[in-house]
Amino acid sequence: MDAPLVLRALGALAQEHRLAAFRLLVQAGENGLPAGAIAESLGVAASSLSFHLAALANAGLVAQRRQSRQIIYTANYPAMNALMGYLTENCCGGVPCTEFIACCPPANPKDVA
Amino acid sequence: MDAPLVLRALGALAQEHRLAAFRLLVQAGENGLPAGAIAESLGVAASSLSFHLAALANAGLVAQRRQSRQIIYTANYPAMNALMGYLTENCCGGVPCTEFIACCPPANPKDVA
DNA sequence: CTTATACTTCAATAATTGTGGAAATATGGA
DNA sequence: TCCATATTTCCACAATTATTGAAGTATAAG
Repeated sequence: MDAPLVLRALGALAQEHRLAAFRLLVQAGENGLPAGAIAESLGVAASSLSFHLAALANAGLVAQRRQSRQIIYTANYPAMNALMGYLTENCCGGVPCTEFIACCPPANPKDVA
Repeated sequence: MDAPLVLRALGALAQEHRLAAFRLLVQAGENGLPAGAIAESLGVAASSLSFHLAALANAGLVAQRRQSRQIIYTANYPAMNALMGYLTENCCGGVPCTEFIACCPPANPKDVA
């Protein structure tokens, strides 16, 4: 995952409604959710939600497929993993952290010794 | 880490110069870097950088301390860990992932076997 | 072929964010 | 005290982002 895409992904998640929508989609799993259900759940206008879903899709974080009249959105787990991977690598650059989950260490090298 | 703070943290990282600055600070480790060095490294005006560092500080991602005339910024690893933790929990909600590090698997299951 | 539903795109506007010069603040040294 | 350095705050302005109603597109059904 290159920096520009990382920026788009972070930007996509850095907004109340988009983060909420993405979380809904993650919970929804493989089946995903139709745009209308997300809009209703979040309480935003359909056109607003469409704008936000486009941002998530543009960042590669969600996929869409048409099912009859509805458009079903699903979370793109590999893309989210790639983002996590980038952050894990780049937020922990100089610090050894092999034995902790996630990689990011608890700040203090002496805790590792 | 609650949702509003997560949004601030994501928003803080979702900008070219701020992501770059944060990466520099992560690499710099405990010693951190003075604001001026970061500004020069990124090629932005001091006042612009100050604005960006304030955003990172506001999100709790960096700390600052004065050292003589300079103000030294350092990455706040625990805060970054907390962000990673939130994303890990909330980006993987419906998906079984117990056997992978971080929860989000490293894209490639064979690496784990 | 008309009508209804589910969404998206467009357009206008409001709100937020990013930018750098100039002025202000804090520290250190002559 | 006076001057230089390091950085922030203030200000005006540019650029981007968010919001919603209205119009457009695609699908389905009578």
